[in-house]
Amino acid sequence: MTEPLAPQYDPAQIEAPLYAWWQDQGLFRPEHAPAGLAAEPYVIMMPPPNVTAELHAGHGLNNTVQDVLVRFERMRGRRALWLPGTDHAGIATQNVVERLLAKEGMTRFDLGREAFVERVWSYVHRTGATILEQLKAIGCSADWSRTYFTLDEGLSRAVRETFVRLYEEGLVYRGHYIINWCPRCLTALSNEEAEKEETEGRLWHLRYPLADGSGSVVVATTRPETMLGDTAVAVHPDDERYRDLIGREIRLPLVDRPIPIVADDAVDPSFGSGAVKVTPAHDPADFEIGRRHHLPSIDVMTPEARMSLAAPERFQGLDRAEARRQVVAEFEAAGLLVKAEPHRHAVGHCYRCGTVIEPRLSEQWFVKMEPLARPALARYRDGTLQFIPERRGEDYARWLEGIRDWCISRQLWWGHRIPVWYCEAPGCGRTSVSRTDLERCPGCGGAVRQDDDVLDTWFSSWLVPFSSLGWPDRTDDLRTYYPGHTLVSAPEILFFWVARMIMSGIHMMGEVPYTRMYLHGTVRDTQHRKMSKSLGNGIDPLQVVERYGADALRYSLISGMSVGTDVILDPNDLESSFGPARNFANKLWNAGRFILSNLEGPPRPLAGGPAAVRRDELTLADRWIIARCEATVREATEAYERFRLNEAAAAVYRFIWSDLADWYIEQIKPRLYGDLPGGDVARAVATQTFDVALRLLHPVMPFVTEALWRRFPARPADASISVAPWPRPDHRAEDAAALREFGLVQELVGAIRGIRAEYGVQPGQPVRVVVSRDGGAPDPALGRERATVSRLAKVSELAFREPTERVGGHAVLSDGTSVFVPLGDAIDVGRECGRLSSEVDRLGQLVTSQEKKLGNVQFVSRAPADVVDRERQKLAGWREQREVLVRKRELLGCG
RNA sequence: GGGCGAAUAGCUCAGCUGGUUCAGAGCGCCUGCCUUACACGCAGGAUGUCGGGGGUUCGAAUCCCUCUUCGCCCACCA
Repeated sequence: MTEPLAPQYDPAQIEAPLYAWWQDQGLFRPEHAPAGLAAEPYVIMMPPPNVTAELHAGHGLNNTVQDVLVRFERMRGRRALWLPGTDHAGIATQNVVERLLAKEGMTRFDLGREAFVERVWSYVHRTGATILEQLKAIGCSADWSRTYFTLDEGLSRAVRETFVRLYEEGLVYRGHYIINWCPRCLTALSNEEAEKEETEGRLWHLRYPLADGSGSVVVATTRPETMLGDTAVAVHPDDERYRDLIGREIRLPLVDRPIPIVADDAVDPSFGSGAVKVTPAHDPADFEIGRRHHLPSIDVMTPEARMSLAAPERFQGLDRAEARRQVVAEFEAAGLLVKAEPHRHAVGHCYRCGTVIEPRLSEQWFVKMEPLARPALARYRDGTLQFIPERRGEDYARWLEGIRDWCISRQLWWGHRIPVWYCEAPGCGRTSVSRTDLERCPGCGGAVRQDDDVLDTWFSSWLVPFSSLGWPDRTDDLRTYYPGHTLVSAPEILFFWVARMIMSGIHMMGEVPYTRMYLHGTVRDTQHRKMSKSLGNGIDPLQVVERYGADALRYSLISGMSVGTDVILDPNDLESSFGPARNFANKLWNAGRFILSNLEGPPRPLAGGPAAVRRDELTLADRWIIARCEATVREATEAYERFRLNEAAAAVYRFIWSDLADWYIEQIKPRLYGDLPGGDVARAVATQTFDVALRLLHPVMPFVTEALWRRFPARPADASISVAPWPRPDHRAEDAAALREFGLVQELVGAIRGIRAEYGVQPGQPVRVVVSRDGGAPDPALGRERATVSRLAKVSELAFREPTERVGGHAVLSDGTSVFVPLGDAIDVGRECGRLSSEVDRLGQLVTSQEKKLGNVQFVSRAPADVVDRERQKLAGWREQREVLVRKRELLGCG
């Protein structure tokens, strides 16, 4: 049907063409589901990568997990939609372009707002969404026809609709508060964007003299430079030490300004000196104290965090760090520095550039979060929202419980402009919030000026579960694909994105956007450090694809990850990280090549396919591999359902490599070659079980499985494994007897191989084997599988009788069957005695401890009957094995 | 300061509801094989006080407590 498989597995040859073919066929569109529109939808929203992003290992993991889930559900017949998009990423993208400008010696201010935004657009258009192309290289089956960008017209409308609606509901407001300010990006940030980091700092104790010269108060601070903006000193109202000072005045050193001493409950008398300097313009807690006591706020810093005109002249223009040094120096010179002790505390850093955050008083827009958080918390408490792993749910709940209002305005140029217009007409000054652009003031008809700020990037991404489907229009897509089902995310963006999507979903759409939140781990290096560009410890997924194939990349990521734990990879040793998965793909390739090559030739009577095989035509090995296949279907399916993707992958790996390749294929060779009858049955069974295995593995290794699957006979030209039906469990395939009997055959083969290796029998040299069993005949299965044993263990004669010779290798199977390989002079009797003795000892120990266990009245009476029964059988088995070996030892004449 | 996770072979990790996967896998290591699907392979082998200590139980890698080490998240004690 198609060209024969290349003799060598080469992912570079197969992957790109297959991906192109999938796309041509439209297989990733939900409309293509085999059951069509009747099928129940299954929706995953891709966390939109930043437009400027390059694929890194974290994207690789996150998107591989999503692809596995989506492919799994697609094969199960769901109308699967994996919706991709990119995020305009306000600060991040603006920073990138600003850095480019800097190389030309320019700043954005040189260009001006409009030209700068044009510049960013052209950059975004030029680089395109590179990352989406990169996701294709790793096999992601997203519906690219629905790809969105958060600055698209549609999504921008959604942003505006949301802003206006929340404003109308009183949930969006403008206010003058302390916010987190990045002096390098020159913008406000949300609390989540200010990353707290434990820092080794200092606690300076500064002496503030009383205005009347009658004494002084010592205050403790970690940021002495802010004292230039102090407008009070606060103490606890019940603090005996300072009671008399309340209401009196301080003469603020360096500034020489009188400030009051106030009493406030927020002061902790046990910390530092128990007295606090109050700087309402530079500290959120001080801001609150300032409000309560009607203190003025003096902002002593510029947006760039240099000392402003509000500071004494000699400090003006100094950077905050220089200002700190100078303030401390002046206190010291004046004899007012009491002490400076080491002090660990958390300092906020800008999540985009790492600059130390400056708490800054300014006018910003906020979203009132409590009313949104309450129902989002309720949906978790009532079990609607399910987190995997469960403990992540508690992180979510804790965050919602302590939620603070969300600062959404950014002093940037790249993003959604805030839809607010201010009337410039004197005497009007009306503020208008509007869904459409305004030219004139709706009140007085005067000229209006739009708010300069843009919205937080996350203000658009928190809407994607519905904005990407056409909302606020009532589109078919919205009706069909909202709400979605599973969200796959890194825990890092649980608060930024996941929790906020849940809130917006409930508020704007009336329903949570997803019910299952799967939060996977982080990709780290062997020192458990997060992979990052700056550390240079990253792994480039595309390089891995090039060298090992996308399938190997995916398999490695999936198998290295159990629920919620990190994936550790060694950037310095790609071979040990990705080699094994590549080897597995190669194994698959060769097994497929072998099976397929044996299907060629003249027409077979088995044209009806595997279904035509009659039960009574099956050999033990056939029944065994079918039963193992059945067990694997159950195991893998359940594992996928429970998000235990690594276990699903491992189950299929074991089946393919350990069962199918190592045993079944080896076992059926004589039949395939015509040396034994039953070739057609073997072909049918091999084909059927391999087909099932390919389908079970397809979500993890889509390329190699497709390449092989399509080549099986009787496949229509347009058939794709990606929409092939998921294997169904079938009770009729269960076969405990076959599992037990073939297990015994495997044991026998293993025993003989072990003896051969022990005594260095040449690989080509056949041996004779004598098998017997006390008080009866060996299991009939061993007799029936004589050919299997002979082939797999290189046995020339397999006799079932009592051994007549004395010298050789001995072994015993778990059912007490005695195995003897006569080797004559080839073996050293002493050595064999040693082998037997250590085995006898081992079994003896098992027997002893088992006897003790069963001799324990408590155990026998309290453990469940079936457990006791099993333990009895174990004991009997070990006893029998031991007796057999003891007898063998005597026979050999061991000392 | 609060919350959470991890510790099992030299390395990276499985081991779920205590007892049939109970001490495992892959890599690495040792021995022997280019056996006509695969040397990216085949066969065989060695290696563990399941982090320490205590407890619950007839029975603990598994449940509880505690200690140690590492990591993560949250936090306006200046």
